[in-house]
Amino acid sequence: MVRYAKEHKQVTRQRILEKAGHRFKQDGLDGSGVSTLMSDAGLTNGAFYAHFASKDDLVANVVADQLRTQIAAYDTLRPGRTGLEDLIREYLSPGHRDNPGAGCPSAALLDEIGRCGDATKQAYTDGARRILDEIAARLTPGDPQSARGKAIGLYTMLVGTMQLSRALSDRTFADEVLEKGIENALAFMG
Amino acid sequence: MVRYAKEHKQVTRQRILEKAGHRFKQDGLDGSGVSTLMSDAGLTNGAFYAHFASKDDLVANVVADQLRTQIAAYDTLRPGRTGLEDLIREYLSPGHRDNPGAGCPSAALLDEIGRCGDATKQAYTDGARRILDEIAARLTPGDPQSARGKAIGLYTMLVGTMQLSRALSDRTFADEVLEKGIENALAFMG
DNA sequence: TGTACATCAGTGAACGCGCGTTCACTGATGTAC
DNA sequence: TGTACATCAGTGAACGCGCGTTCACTGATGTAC
Repeated sequence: MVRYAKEHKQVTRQRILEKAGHRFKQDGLDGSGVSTLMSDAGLTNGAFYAHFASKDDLVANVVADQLRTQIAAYDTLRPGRTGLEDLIREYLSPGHRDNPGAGCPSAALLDEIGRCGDATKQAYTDGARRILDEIAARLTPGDPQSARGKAIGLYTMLVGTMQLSRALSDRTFADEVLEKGIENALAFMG
Repeated sequence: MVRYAKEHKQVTRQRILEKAGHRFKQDGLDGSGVSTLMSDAGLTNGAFYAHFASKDDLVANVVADQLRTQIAAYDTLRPGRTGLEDLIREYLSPGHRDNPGAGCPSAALLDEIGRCGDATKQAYTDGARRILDEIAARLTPGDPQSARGKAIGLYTMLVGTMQLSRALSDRTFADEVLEKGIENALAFMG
């Protein structure tokens, strides 16, 4: 009845999603072609449409997958504010800046996502809600709802700081932005 | 000796830069083709290379021009912190969010600029320095250097907040991000 | 003042190329008997 | 156990299209006399 292990196609699909996530974050959504993406996954271009309806469909699914991964990472942090402080320092590190492919999808792609169709923005919206909830819960464990605004401020500051640091050609200046960004984020979370 | 008014070509070049700025901010750097850009300026594709060496060269010049415009806008603000508060409210308005073509180049393009070549990043770096100086000078007129870090925090928060609001498909959520963003920015500048 | 000429910003067709997408096919696998 | 068949993930060539770029040309202008 089943010619391949029944998870085979799902496994391949997941591999495409993950490799595409890396490539998109490195070269941009418009900057990554379907043939390159498939070759990253060890396949040829033709197989693409057995997994996704279109490139737009892939983008929406990659965005959902990327944010899912981000959210899962919050579980590995130390609990409460301490974990958030660790996160800030790791997020605003030169290592993260210099390896966007392995990093935060918002830092790498947020302005491009703003120009995407509704499916992609929907996927991003769902993920963003959960990330902000996660941050808020750590800011004020007793009453997460009250920290919603602060969570938005902290997240946007992290994303904006990383993007700014990446856009600077002057290394010293770019490093300064990260360092001041850590001070700013820690001060803002209070 | 001079067949056209001697500023004629410069005027045309400036028109290309401004129209391209609008288009780039609306559709992205990769999403805007040379033919479209020239047609926006009321010209045909062939004339492009009489003004710029390549599309990359145009991008670098547009980025420089856009940041020049942003910096000039600081002169029209009320002096000191009051002007900064006005700026925050205007920046984080639904009007700005819904018309990226006329808005802030960082909010529209910052992650794409991070993937550009050195000429573009250089142009961005020069402009960013001057914008941060402008903000710092308004935060603490007595000692701008001490407010450098805070200027970075304020600017990255504004940029990140606008990008986030634009990426959300849920209007209510997107509006909430802007409103909380204003509170956050005002609280952060102290 | 009128005509021939030089200048040069801008035209528009054409270039090769890589894009997203389609499709007839392959070949490894499990099933049937 | 061995052979014929059905399945289907993946192949790779081909599609039309728009990209960035080139180039021979146009035509409006100011100059020369």
